[in-house]
Amino acid sequence: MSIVYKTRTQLVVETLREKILSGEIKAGQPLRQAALASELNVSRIPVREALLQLEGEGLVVFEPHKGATATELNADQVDELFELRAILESDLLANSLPNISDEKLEEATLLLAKLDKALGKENAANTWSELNSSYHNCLYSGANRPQTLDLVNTLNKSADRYIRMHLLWAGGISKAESEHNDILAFSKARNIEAAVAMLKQHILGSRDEIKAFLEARESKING
Amino acid sequence: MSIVYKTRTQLVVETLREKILSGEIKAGQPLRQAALASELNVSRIPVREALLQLEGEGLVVFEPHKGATATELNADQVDELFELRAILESDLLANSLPNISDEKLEEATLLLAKLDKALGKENAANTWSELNSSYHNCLYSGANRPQTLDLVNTLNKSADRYIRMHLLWAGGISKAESEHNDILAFSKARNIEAAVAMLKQHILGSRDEIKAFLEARESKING
DNA sequence: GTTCTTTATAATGGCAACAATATTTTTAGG
DNA sequence: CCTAAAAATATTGTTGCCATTATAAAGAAC
Repeated sequence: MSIVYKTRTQLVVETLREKILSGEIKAGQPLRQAALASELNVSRIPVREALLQLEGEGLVVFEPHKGATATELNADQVDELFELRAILESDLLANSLPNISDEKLEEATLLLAKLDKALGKENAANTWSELNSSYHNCLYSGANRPQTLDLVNTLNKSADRYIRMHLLWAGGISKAESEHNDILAFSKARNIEAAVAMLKQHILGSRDEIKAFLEARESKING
Repeated sequence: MSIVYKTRTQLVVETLREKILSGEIKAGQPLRQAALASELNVSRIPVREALLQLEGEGLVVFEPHKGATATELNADQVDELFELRAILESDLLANSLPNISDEKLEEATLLLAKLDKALGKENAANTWSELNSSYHNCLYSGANRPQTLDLVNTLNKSADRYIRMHLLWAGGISKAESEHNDILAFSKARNIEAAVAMLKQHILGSRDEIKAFLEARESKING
């Protein structure tokens, strides 16, 4: 990776985000500033600032004088999150396709190939997140809507854990690969309606499966 | 107002946000941490943390080792911001109206009356922002989508300056009042399609007028 | 035994002084 | 006039300390 982290705060952000997304830091678990500071060999200030940034991403919640805890979304919240993604990403794709260049579509094809390749591997989860983000940025680049793109990237960071979960179930991977390819194929054919419909189906379909899983787990926990 | 600020960080956030929205802190102006700290009689830590939170809201940008500056949106960015609002708020309203109670609609009516009353006064800009936020939260409460509501509130904080600007022009106020009333009337009649269409027209209409103003100003500045 | 109050403890919130790092400006040299 | 070194400036980060707040434990009253 060519990224050189400039400030310690950014380094802590990256570290904690990956720990939360990978499940190493469990949901609901209190994030003690002093403990994290000594663990990461920094002082408390970068830790505090990192936690604040992660709060902005929705990965932790901050309660005054109580501290930060890693968030976990329940079935309803996942539902809403994916609904948001469906609305915003559909809009982005619909606005991108009329303007996107063939080169960008080719770039997206390459990224998708890498993405599918990374799906098989076990420990490639974090590289997958980056590839997924790059793929989105590429496919939606024609829309020329940087703020919306930022927003979608943030939402995807929250959704990341659940998408990873989904991909690990039987069938999740092959289905995703097939749908991804369909979206790209329709995009290359400049069939906007079909591409958008496929994208929406892809997002809402995974939403349904993830939600069903979460609801089953919740009912098991609650009785 | 019954809000009691618990931490200094939150106090600084509120103070700086209002200064940016009101124009007291001009766009592009660097926000010196030490200066703000001594001005607000706090140390640098709450200032830094406040700036980070405001960055999450899109009101300032942070550049490592360069510092924070207040953001200003150009015509294109305002365009995108209002487009986002139109999409998300339309969705919220469409999902809220089938479920919202008559009591909430009455509450919205009262808030709208207060809002219109506040529009006339000069220095009532900050109370207007709060009322506007409450009004949104009320009208969209039936949708039961807390995350989307949070997002819309954040977007509205960015749009706030420009809405205030718009309202101060000739015609802006009376037009807004009339459209607000129409939206609420259609909502009470449970005419979802008409209410949503009116809302969209309201948002995109103000977008067009604000954008035209900003473009005129930009071309004047650039020659 | 239960409930309320009090106390103790642990964590966060906040401050101040100093060191480190990066950027910008000034200055000197060609 | 242009370029490179040096100084000045601002942010970033550390350490130590104290204040504030929330939670839990201990004790008193009923």
